[in-house]
Amino acid sequence: MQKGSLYGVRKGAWTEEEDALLRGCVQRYGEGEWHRVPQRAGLNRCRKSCRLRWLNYLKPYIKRGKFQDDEVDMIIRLHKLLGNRWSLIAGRLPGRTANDVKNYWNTNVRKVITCQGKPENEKPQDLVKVEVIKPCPWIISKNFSSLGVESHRELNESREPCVHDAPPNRNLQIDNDFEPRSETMEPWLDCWSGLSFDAESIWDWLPEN
DNA sequence: AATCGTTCCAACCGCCGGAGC
DNA sequence: AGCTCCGGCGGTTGGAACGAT
Repeated sequence: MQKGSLYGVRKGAWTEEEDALLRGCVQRYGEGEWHRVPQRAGLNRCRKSCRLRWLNYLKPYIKRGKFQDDEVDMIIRLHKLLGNRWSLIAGRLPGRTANDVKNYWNTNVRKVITCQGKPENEKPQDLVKVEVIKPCPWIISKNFSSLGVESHRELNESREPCVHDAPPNRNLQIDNDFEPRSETMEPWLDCWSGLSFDAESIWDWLPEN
């Protein structure tokens, strides 16, 4: 995938040397200010390429390898709920990137779903318009810490529904007990800050097949 | 062993929304 | 209000890896 550019900006696969430069730059200056990263790191890459490489490959917490069964299950259900909003779906899968999820969906899940007991001439399910439920702010209780990481861990454990189990398309407000994300929170929780619900309760909102 | 077809996934591209001026 | 810049997102591409013949 080695490509050139009219303006001399390097494209294509990243080398180990480039990875090391980018990693060093982010460690030194932190994430963000991507427009300055190529200069700071001494990379002949565009800002977007640097950002993408970091987010999809170099970021420390990224999980590689095959998707587990529960992850696949989560992807399928969240896709029913959210549609092709890969960043939101990935936000619910610790260590997985939007690109990973998108690739996995396009190569595996879609294939499985479209083949599940469907005649050849029937319209594939992924072509059916999905009514996307968009995230809306709503009250987050003091049990906020039980969301995210913990709720994901508890995904396969039976337990009672929580107080904050409610569909995300309710017009609710952030209450005074809401705590902004802290340093201890996992980065993958960020994009869910406005869409808060218990992982187990997702299943209740999804339409029956 | 060689060829061809398919799968997988890293990376690119174009677009969009928010912020700043 | 309009423009520019930037970060971020989803769709798509292309090449390496793999499997079938």
